[in-house]
Amino acid sequence: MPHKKASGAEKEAKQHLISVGLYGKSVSIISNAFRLTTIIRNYAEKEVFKEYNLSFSGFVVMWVLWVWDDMETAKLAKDAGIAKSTLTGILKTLEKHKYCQRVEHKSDARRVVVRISETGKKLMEEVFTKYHQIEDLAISELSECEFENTRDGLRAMLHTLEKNKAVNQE
Amino acid sequence: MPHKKASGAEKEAKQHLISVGLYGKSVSIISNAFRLTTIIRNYAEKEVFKEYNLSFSGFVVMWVLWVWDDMETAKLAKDAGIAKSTLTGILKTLEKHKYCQRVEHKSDARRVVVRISETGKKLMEEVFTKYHQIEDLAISELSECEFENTRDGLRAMLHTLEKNKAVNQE
DNA sequence: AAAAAGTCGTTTGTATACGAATGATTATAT
DNA sequence: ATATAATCATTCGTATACAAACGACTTTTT
Repeated sequence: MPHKKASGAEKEAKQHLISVGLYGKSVSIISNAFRLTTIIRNYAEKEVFKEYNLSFSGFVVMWVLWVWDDMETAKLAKDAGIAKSTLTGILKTLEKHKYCQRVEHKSDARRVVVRISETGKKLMEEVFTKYHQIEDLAISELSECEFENTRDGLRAMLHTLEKNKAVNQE
Repeated sequence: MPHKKASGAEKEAKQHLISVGLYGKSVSIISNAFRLTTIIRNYAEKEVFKEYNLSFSGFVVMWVLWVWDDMETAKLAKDAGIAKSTLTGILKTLEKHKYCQRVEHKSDARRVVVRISETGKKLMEEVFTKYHQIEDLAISELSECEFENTRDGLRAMLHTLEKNKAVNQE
Protein backbone atom coordinates (compact mmCIF):
# COMPACT_ATOMS: atom_id res chain seq x y z
CA MET A 1 0.00 0.00 0.00
CA PRO A 2 1.74 3.18 -1.16
CA HIS A 3 1.65 6.76 0.16
CA LYS A 4 0.21 6.13 3.57
CA LYS A 5 2.28 8.68 5.43
CA ALA A 6 1.09 12.04 6.64
CA SER A 7 2.49 15.15 4.97
CA GLY A 8 4.83 17.51 6.81
CA ALA A 9 2.04 19.99 7.34
CA GLU A 10 -0.24 17.31 8.74
CA LYS A 11 2.44 16.23 11.23
CA GLU A 12 3.14 19.78 12.38
CA ALA A 13 -0.56 20.40 12.95
CA LYS A 14 -0.89 17.16 14.88
CA GLN A 15 2.05 18.07 17.13
CA HIS A 16 0.49 21.44 17.90
CA LEU A 17 -2.84 19.85 18.79
CA ILE A 18 -1.10 17.33 21.02
CA SER A 19 0.76 20.16 22.76
CA VAL A 20 -2.50 21.93 23.61
CA GLY A 21 -4.23 18.66 24.49
CA LEU A 22 -6.72 18.73 21.66
CA TYR A 23 -5.54 16.04 19.28
CA GLY A 24 -8.01 13.48 18.00
CA LYS A 25 -7.55 11.11 15.12
CA SER A 26 -10.60 12.35 13.20
CA VAL A 27 -8.53 15.40 12.18
CA SER A 28 -6.47 13.20 9.90
CA ILE A 29 -9.51 12.26 7.87
CA ILE A 30 -11.59 15.41 7.76
CA SER A 31 -8.81 17.91 7.18
CA ASN A 32 -7.45 15.73 4.40
CA ALA A 33 -10.91 15.51 2.86
CA PHE A 34 -10.99 19.32 2.82
CA ARG A 35 -7.52 19.47 1.31
CA LEU A 36 -8.58 17.04 -1.40
CA THR A 37 -11.79 18.82 -2.38
CA THR A 38 -10.11 22.23 -2.30
CA ILE A 39 -7.40 21.07 -4.68
CA ILE A 40 -9.88 19.47 -7.07
CA ARG A 41 -12.23 22.44 -6.91
CA ASN A 42 -9.53 25.03 -7.58
CA TYR A 43 -7.98 22.97 -10.34
CA ALA A 44 -11.33 22.33 -12.03
CA GLU A 45 -12.35 25.98 -11.85
CA LYS A 46 -9.10 27.12 -13.37
CA GLU A 47 -8.42 24.44 -15.97
CA VAL A 48 -11.90 23.30 -16.98
CA PHE A 49 -14.78 25.53 -15.96
CA LYS A 50 -13.24 28.92 -16.67
CA GLU A 51 -13.32 28.67 -20.45
CA TYR A 52 -17.04 27.88 -20.29
CA ASN A 53 -17.81 30.79 -17.93
CA LEU A 54 -18.79 28.32 -15.24
CA SER A 55 -18.17 28.61 -11.52
CA PHE A 56 -17.98 25.46 -9.44
CA SER A 57 -21.45 26.13 -8.08
CA GLY A 58 -22.68 26.85 -11.59
CA PHE A 59 -21.33 23.45 -12.61
CA VAL A 60 -23.08 21.74 -9.70
CA VAL A 61 -26.38 23.45 -10.56
CA MET A 62 -26.02 22.40 -14.19
CA TRP A 63 -25.12 18.90 -13.04
CA VAL A 64 -28.32 18.61 -11.02
CA LEU A 65 -30.39 19.90 -13.94
CA TRP A 66 -28.59 17.55 -16.31
CA VAL A 67 -29.46 14.51 -14.19
CA TRP A 68 -32.99 15.40 -13.06
CA ASP A 69 -34.26 17.77 -15.78
CA ASP A 70 -36.89 20.32 -14.74
CA MET A 71 -36.60 21.36 -11.13
CA GLU A 72 -38.07 24.04 -8.91
CA THR A 73 -35.60 26.56 -7.53
CA ALA A 74 -36.02 25.57 -3.88
CA LYS A 75 -35.11 21.94 -4.52
CA LEU A 76 -32.42 22.93 -6.99
CA ALA A 77 -30.71 25.13 -4.39
CA LYS A 78 -30.94 22.38 -1.79
CA ASP A 79 -29.57 19.69 -4.10
CA ALA A 80 -26.77 21.98 -5.21
CA GLY A 81 -25.94 22.74 -1.60
CA ILE A 82 -26.39 26.50 -1.81
CA ALA A 83 -28.86 29.03 -0.38
CA LYS A 84 -31.83 29.91 -2.54
CA SER A 85 -30.73 33.52 -2.53
CA THR A 86 -27.40 32.44 -3.96
CA LEU A 87 -29.12 30.44 -6.67
CA THR A 88 -30.79 33.59 -7.98
CA GLY A 89 -27.40 35.00 -8.94
CA ILE A 90 -26.07 31.71 -10.30
CA LEU A 91 -29.13 31.30 -12.53
CA LYS A 92 -28.70 34.85 -13.78
CA THR A 93 -25.19 33.95 -14.95
CA LEU A 94 -26.22 30.55 -16.38
CA GLU A 95 -29.15 32.09 -18.27
CA LYS A 96 -26.86 34.79 -19.64
CA HIS A 97 -24.89 32.03 -21.33
CA LYS A 98 -28.06 30.19 -22.46
CA TYR A 99 -27.24 27.08 -20.43
CA CYS A 100 -30.69 26.98 -18.83
CA GLN A 101 -33.86 29.00 -18.51
CA ARG A 102 -36.54 29.86 -15.99
CA VAL A 103 -39.99 28.48 -16.85
CA GLU A 104 -43.21 29.49 -15.13
CA HIS A 105 -44.89 26.95 -12.89
CA LYS A 106 -48.10 25.40 -14.21
CA SER A 107 -50.35 25.99 -11.23
CA ASP A 108 -48.50 28.33 -8.88
CA ALA A 109 -47.36 31.76 -10.03
CA ARG A 110 -44.98 32.09 -7.10
CA ARG A 111 -42.86 29.14 -8.05
CA VAL A 112 -40.22 28.98 -10.78
CA VAL A 113 -39.05 25.89 -12.64
CA VAL A 114 -35.57 25.75 -14.14
CA ARG A 115 -34.95 23.82 -17.36
CA ILE A 116 -31.63 22.88 -18.94
CA SER A 117 -31.25 23.95 -22.58
CA GLU A 118 -29.87 21.90 -25.46
CA THR A 119 -26.78 24.09 -25.28
CA GLY A 120 -26.60 23.23 -21.59
CA LYS A 121 -26.79 19.51 -22.28
CA LYS A 122 -24.02 19.71 -24.85
CA LEU A 123 -22.00 21.79 -22.41
CA MET A 124 -22.32 19.21 -19.67
CA GLU A 125 -21.25 16.31 -21.86
CA GLU A 126 -18.14 18.28 -22.74
CA VAL A 127 -17.41 19.77 -19.33
CA PHE A 128 -18.19 16.65 -17.36
CA THR A 129 -15.85 14.59 -19.52
CA LYS A 130 -13.00 16.98 -18.73
CA TYR A 131 -13.90 17.27 -15.07
CA HIS A 132 -14.11 13.52 -14.81
CA GLN A 133 -10.51 13.23 -15.94
CA ILE A 134 -9.50 15.05 -12.77
CA GLU A 135 -11.52 12.61 -10.69
CA ASP A 136 -9.87 9.71 -12.49
CA LEU A 137 -6.43 11.18 -11.92
CA ALA A 138 -7.15 11.53 -8.21
CA ILE A 139 -7.96 7.85 -7.75
CA SER A 140 -5.45 6.58 -10.30
CA GLU A 141 -2.98 5.26 -7.74
CA LEU A 142 -5.52 3.56 -5.49
CA SER A 143 -5.66 -0.21 -5.62
CA GLU A 144 -9.08 -1.76 -6.12
CA CYS A 145 -9.17 -2.54 -2.41
CA GLU A 146 -8.17 0.98 -1.35
CA PHE A 147 -10.72 2.41 -3.74
CA GLU A 148 -13.57 0.39 -2.28
CA ASN A 149 -12.57 1.05 1.30
CA THR A 150 -12.27 4.79 0.77
CA ARG A 151 -15.58 4.96 -1.07
CA ASP A 152 -17.33 3.00 1.66
CA GLY A 153 -15.73 5.09 4.39
CA LEU A 154 -16.96 8.30 2.79
CA ARG A 155 -20.45 6.85 2.37
CA ALA A 156 -20.52 5.74 5.99
CA MET A 157 -19.50 9.20 7.22
CA LEU A 158 -22.13 10.82 5.03
CA HIS A 159 -24.73 8.47 6.37
CA THR A 160 -23.79 9.26 9.96
CA LEU A 161 -23.90 13.02 9.42
CA GLU A 162 -27.14 13.00 7.46
CA LYS A 163 -28.81 10.82 10.06
CA ASN A 164 -27.68 13.18 12.79
CA LYS A 165 -28.57 16.30 10.85
CA ALA A 166 -32.12 15.08 10.38
CA VAL A 167 -32.41 14.61 14.12
CA ASN A 168 -31.04 18.07 14.85
CA GLN A 169 -33.18 19.89 12.34
CA GLU A 170 -36.59 18.45 13.04
CA MET B 1 -19.24 -3.25 7.65
CA PRO B 2 -22.25 -0.92 7.85
CA HIS B 3 -23.67 1.69 5.46
CA LYS B 4 -21.83 0.73 2.33
CA LYS B 5 -24.66 1.39 -0.08
CA ALA B 6 -24.97 4.40 -2.34
CA SER B 7 -27.71 6.92 -1.58
CA GLY B 8 -30.70 7.35 -3.88
CA ALA B 9 -29.23 10.51 -5.33
CA GLU B 10 -25.93 8.79 -6.01
CA LYS B 11 -27.69 5.95 -7.84
CA GLU B 12 -29.77 8.31 -9.97
CA ALA B 13 -26.68 10.27 -10.97
CA LYS B 14 -24.85 7.08 -11.83
CA GLN B 15 -27.72 5.89 -14.04
CA HIS B 16 -27.72 9.17 -15.91
CA LEU B 17 -23.99 9.02 -16.52
CA ILE B 18 -24.29 5.43 -17.74
CA SER B 19 -27.07 6.50 -20.11
CA VAL B 20 -24.86 9.15 -21.70
CA GLY B 21 -21.84 6.85 -21.67
CA LEU B 22 -19.82 8.87 -19.19
CA TYR B 23 -19.87 6.82 -16.03
CA GLY B 24 -16.62 6.14 -14.23
CA LYS B 25 -16.19 4.80 -10.74
CA SER B 26 -14.13 7.77 -9.53
CA VAL B 27 -17.38 9.74 -9.35
CA SER B 28 -18.45 7.69 -6.37
CA ILE B 29 -15.45 8.84 -4.37
CA ILE B 30 -14.95 12.44 -5.39
CA SER B 31 -18.58 13.53 -5.41
CA ASN B 32 -19.05 11.94 -1.99
CA ALA B 33 -15.96 13.73 -0.72
CA PHE B 34 -17.55 17.00 -1.86
CA ARG B 35 -20.83 16.08 -0.23
CA LEU B 36 -19.02 15.32 3.02
CA THR B 37 -16.98 18.52 3.17
CA THR B 38 -19.97 20.65 2.18
CA ILE B 39 -22.07 19.22 4.99
CA ILE B 40 -19.31 19.67 7.56
CA ARG B 41 -18.49 23.16 6.35
CA ASN B 42 -22.08 24.38 6.39
CA TYR B 43 -22.79 22.80 9.74
CA ALA B 44 -19.62 24.23 11.32
CA GLU B 45 -20.28 27.71 9.96
CA LYS B 46 -23.81 27.72 11.27
CA GLU B 47 -23.45 25.95 14.60
CA VAL B 48 -19.92 26.80 15.68
CA PHE B 49 -18.22 29.64 13.81
CA LYS B 50 -21.14 32.05 13.56
CA GLU B 51 -21.22 33.03 17.22
CA TYR B 52 -17.53 33.94 17.03
CA ASN B 53 -17.95 36.02 13.85
CA LEU B 54 -15.77 33.54 11.98
CA SER B 55 -16.18 32.38 8.41
CA PHE B 56 -14.82 28.99 7.41
CA SER B 57 -11.88 30.65 5.68
CA GLY B 58 -11.37 32.87 8.70
CA PHE B 59 -11.19 29.72 10.81
CA VAL B 60 -8.65 28.15 8.45
CA VAL B 61 -6.50 31.31 8.51
CA MET B 62 -6.63 31.37 12.31
CA TRP B 63 -5.85 27.65 12.36
CA VAL B 64 -2.70 28.20 10.31
CA LEU B 65 -1.62 31.09 12.55
CA TRP B 66 -2.39 29.04 15.64
CA VAL B 67 -0.13 26.19 14.51
CA TRP B 68 2.71 28.14 12.90
CA ASP B 69 2.63 31.53 14.68
CA ASP B 70 3.95 34.52 12.72
CA MET B 71 3.53 34.16 9.00
CA GLU B 72 3.84 36.40 5.96
CA THR B 73 0.64 37.03 4.04
CA ALA B 74 1.74 35.26 0.86
CA LYS B 75 2.45 31.99 2.65
CA LEU B 76 -0.59 32.40 4.87
CA ALA B 77 -2.87 32.71 1.85
CA LYS B 78 -1.29 29.69 0.20
CA ASP B 79 -1.51 27.54 3.33
CA ALA B 80 -5.11 28.59 3.88
CA GLY B 81 -5.92 27.74 0.27
CA ILE B 82 -7.16 31.20 -0.73
CA ALA B 83 -5.95 33.94 -3.05
CA LYS B 84 -3.79 36.64 -1.53
CA SER B 85 -6.38 39.23 -2.52
CA THR B 86 -9.00 37.29 -0.60
CA LEU B 87 -6.79 37.20 2.47
CA THR B 88 -6.78 41.00 2.60
CA GLY B 89 -10.51 41.01 3.34
CA ILE B 90 -10.36 38.06 5.73
CA LEU B 91 -7.60 39.75 7.76
CA LYS B 92 -9.63 42.94 7.88
CA THR B 93 -12.47 41.00 9.52
CA LEU B 94 -10.18 39.03 11.84
CA GLU B 95 -8.37 42.19 12.97
CA LYS B 96 -11.69 43.89 13.60
CA HIS B 97 -12.40 41.20 16.18
CA LYS B 98 -8.85 41.39 17.60
CA TYR B 99 -8.05 37.77 16.70
CA CYS B 100 -4.80 38.70 14.97
CA GLN B 101 -2.82 41.70 13.82
CA ARG B 102 -0.60 42.83 10.98
CA VAL B 103 3.02 43.43 11.98
CA GLU B 104 5.63 45.14 9.85
CA HIS B 105 8.41 43.03 8.39
CA LYS B 106 11.85 43.52 9.91
CA SER B 107 13.85 44.04 6.77
CA ASP B 108 11.37 44.53 3.94
CA ALA B 109 8.77 47.29 4.04
CA ARG B 110 6.74 45.64 1.29
CA ARG B 111 5.99 42.53 3.27
CA VAL B 112 3.49 42.09 6.09
CA VAL B 113 3.64 39.53 8.88
CA VAL B 114 0.46 38.34 10.58
CA ARG B 115 0.50 37.45 14.25
CA ILE B 116 -2.19 35.68 16.28
CA SER B 117 -3.27 37.54 19.43
CA GLU B 118 -3.83 36.10 22.89
CA THR B 119 -7.54 36.53 22.26
CA GLY B 120 -7.05 34.60 19.04
CA LYS B 121 -5.31 31.74 20.82
CA LYS B 122 -8.08 31.48 23.39
CA LEU B 123 -10.60 31.61 20.57
CA MET B 124 -8.97 28.74 18.75
CA GLU B 125 -8.86 26.49 21.79
CA GLU B 126 -12.56 27.04 22.24
CA VAL B 127 -13.60 26.94 18.59
CA PHE B 128 -11.40 24.04 17.63
CA THR B 129 -12.78 21.94 20.46
CA LYS B 130 -16.31 22.48 19.18
CA TYR B 131 -15.34 22.00 15.56
CA HIS B 132 -13.50 18.82 16.44
CA GLN B 133 -16.69 17.35 17.87
CA ILE B 134 -18.16 17.50 14.38
CA GLU B 135 -15.14 15.66 13.01
CA ASP B 136 -15.49 13.05 15.72
CA LEU B 137 -19.18 12.62 14.96
CA ALA B 138 -18.41 12.11 11.28
CA ILE B 139 -16.05 9.19 11.90
CA SER B 140 -17.95 7.81 14.91
CA GLU B 141 -19.40 4.83 13.05
CA LEU B 142 -16.22 3.81 11.27
CA SER B 143 -14.46 0.73 12.52
CA GLU B 144 -10.75 1.05 13.25
CA CYS B 145 -10.05 -0.70 9.96
CA GLU B 146 -12.40 1.50 7.95
CA PHE B 147 -10.93 4.56 9.58
CA GLU B 148 -7.37 3.65 8.62
CA ASN B 149 -8.30 2.67 5.09
CA THR B 150 -10.24 5.85 4.46
CA ARG B 151 -7.49 8.02 5.93
CA ASP B 152 -4.86 6.28 3.81
CA GLY B 153 -7.00 6.51 0.70
CA LEU B 154 -7.41 10.26 1.13
CA ARG B 155 -3.68 10.68 1.72
CA ALA B 156 -2.88 8.65 -1.37
CA MET B 157 -5.21 10.78 -3.53
CA LEU B 158 -3.71 13.96 -2.13
CA HIS B 159 -0.25 12.68 -2.88
CA THR B 160 -1.18 11.84 -6.47
CA LEU B 161 -2.74 15.24 -7.12
CA GLU B 162 0.03 17.23 -5.49
CA LYS B 163 2.65 15.32 -7.41
CA ASN B 164 0.81 15.97 -10.65
CA LYS B 165 0.09 19.60 -9.84
CA ALA B 166 3.79 20.24 -9.32
CA VAL B 167 4.47 18.79 -12.77
CA ASN B 168 1.78 20.90 -14.39
CA GLN B 169 2.73 24.16 -12.78
CA GLU B 170 6.46 24.20 -13.33
C1' DA C 1 23.73 56.32 -7.80
C1' DA C 2 20.19 56.43 -11.21
C1' DA C 3 17.26 53.54 -14.13
C1' DA C 4 15.10 49.26 -14.98
C1' DA C 5 13.15 45.17 -13.50
C1' DG C 6 11.17 42.51 -10.06
C1' DT C 7 8.28 41.66 -5.92
C1' DC C 8 5.25 42.85 -2.30
C1' DG C 9 0.12 43.65 -0.29
C1' DT C 10 -3.77 46.16 -1.56
C1' DT C 11 -7.43 47.92 -4.52
C1' DT C 12 -10.74 47.24 -8.19
C1' DG C 13 -14.47 44.90 -10.61
C1' DT C 14 -17.26 40.97 -10.96
C1' DA C 15 -19.28 36.75 -9.18
C1' DT C 16 -20.55 33.91 -5.50
C1' DA C 17 -22.47 33.19 -0.64
C1' DC C 18 -25.44 33.93 3.30
C1' DG C 19 -29.51 35.54 6.34
C1' DA C 20 -33.05 38.80 6.72
C1' DA C 21 -36.40 41.66 4.71
C1' DT C 22 -39.50 42.26 0.75
C1' DG C 23 -43.23 41.86 -2.53
C1' DA C 24 -46.18 38.81 -4.96
C1' DT C 25 -49.09 34.96 -4.74
C1' DT C 26 -51.73 31.25 -2.55
C1' DA C 27 -54.03 29.13 1.37
C1' DT C 28 -56.65 29.49 5.50
C1' DA C 29 -59.70 31.61 8.76
C1' DT C 30 -63.76 33.85 10.17
C1' DA D 1 -65.97 37.43 0.95
C1' DT D 2 -62.34 39.43 3.29
C1' DA D 3 -58.90 39.61 6.36
C1' DT D 4 -55.04 36.75 8.09
C1' DA D 5 -51.51 33.59 7.62
C1' DA D 6 -48.34 31.00 5.02
C1' DT D 7 -45.21 30.36 1.13
C1' DC D 8 -42.54 31.43 -2.82
C1' DA D 9 -38.35 33.75 -5.46
C1' DT D 10 -36.09 37.89 -5.32
C1' DT D 11 -33.69 41.92 -3.33
C1' DC D 12 -30.67 43.90 0.07
C1' DG D 13 -26.51 44.36 2.87
C1' DT D 14 -22.32 42.33 4.10
C1' DA D 15 -18.55 39.09 3.62
C1' DT D 16 -15.94 36.08 0.92
C1' DA D 17 -13.47 34.83 -3.60
C1' DC D 18 -10.80 35.51 -7.75
C1' DA D 19 -7.73 37.71 -11.48
C1' DA D 20 -5.87 41.79 -13.05
C1' DA D 21 -4.27 46.34 -12.27
C1' DC D 22 -1.99 49.31 -9.01
C1' DG D 23 1.31 51.78 -6.00
C1' DA D 24 5.01 51.18 -2.83
C1' DC D 25 9.16 49.21 -2.09
C1' DT D 26 13.46 46.31 -3.12
C1' DT D 27 16.78 44.40 -6.08
C1' DT D 28 19.48 44.37 -10.11
C1' DT D 29 21.71 46.55 -13.85
C1' DT D 30 24.63 49.83 -15.71
